[in-house]
Amino acid sequence: MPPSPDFTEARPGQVPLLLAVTYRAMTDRFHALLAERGREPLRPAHGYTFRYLASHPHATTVDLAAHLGVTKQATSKAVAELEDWGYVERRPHTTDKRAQVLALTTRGREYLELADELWTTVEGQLADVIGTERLAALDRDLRTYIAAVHADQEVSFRPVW
Amino acid sequence: MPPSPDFTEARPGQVPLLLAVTYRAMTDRFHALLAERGREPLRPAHGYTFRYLASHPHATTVDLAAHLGVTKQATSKAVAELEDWGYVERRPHTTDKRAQVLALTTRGREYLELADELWTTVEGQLADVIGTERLAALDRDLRTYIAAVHADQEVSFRPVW
DNA sequence: AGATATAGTCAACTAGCTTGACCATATGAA
DNA sequence: TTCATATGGTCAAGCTAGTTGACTATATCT
Repeated sequence: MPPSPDFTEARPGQVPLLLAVTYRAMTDRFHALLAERGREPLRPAHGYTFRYLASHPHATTVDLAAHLGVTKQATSKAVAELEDWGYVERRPHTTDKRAQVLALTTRGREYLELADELWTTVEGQLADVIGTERLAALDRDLRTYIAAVHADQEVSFRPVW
Repeated sequence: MPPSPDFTEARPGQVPLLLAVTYRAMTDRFHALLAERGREPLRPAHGYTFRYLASHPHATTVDLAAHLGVTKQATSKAVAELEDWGYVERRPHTTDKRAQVLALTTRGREYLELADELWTTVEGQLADVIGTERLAALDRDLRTYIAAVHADQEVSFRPVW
């Protein structure tokens, strides 16, 4: 009795499940690498937060919430935690006295570099199995699909379980 | 300022995120189709439960828990709910007086058929964009990776966010 | 027979969200 | 300029889906 689904042969409609399993397998490997470096148990959402802040230097909590697809209250809590851990800073907005500007600290930027390195390693393990050409095709195909879906509806990246 | 990550060009280490986004987009489409049919808001985990029970006719709660990768207590609660909704039955085990055998009801089997149909539709929308050959290659590549990872560690299909 | 393992339940707790109410500040229209 | 409305952020309460721990009844092993 196999403790996991049987993936030895193709079945119509199975691709979504395969995507979920693959994503989970890769995050497991990512976290294993992270643990080897003795880092705190940061989740993918934290990394995605850092990446957003790195590319949007004047982002507020509300901006980030919209990006993550959760409420501003949930985002506010998460940001407070990341601030406690020294990854993120909150600074007063220059013109809007209600708002705060979120910014990565040096530590936050360092984490982002490390995460990029580790995700690339994990991605490389996929390339080891299927080959670099297949990996490139996979990357392209997924981005094509996302672009097509994105055309008529907003797409989140928070998986539903 | 784009409200979602920018996927217009490739970046090393981005594939895991692409997998997550694609999975989420497909589950969104699945749920939209489900809503059109006026079904209850069943989540992927419920469908995976049904599929497991369909292929493991003598499964117990503990078996199911191992399959889903959560505790038996959490599984027990979910099964009770699915029983209330009429998808699953609990019957006494024939030889083990401690155990209960889980079984799909007719309604449960019907849902599974519908889900297969809808997931296949969603998968077909991916095929529409990337082509059937690329879809087949994607399917094969993902199963290859899962088999490789599966060799040395157990793989779950519950995404980490 | 007795020690140990296992199926399932109950209860208390937690993480990570949600909704709703609220304050302070911005913005737009009269 | 003033006032109505919109917006950024916080606080508090509640929900969902999970967790750990303790326990009972039954199985299994020695």
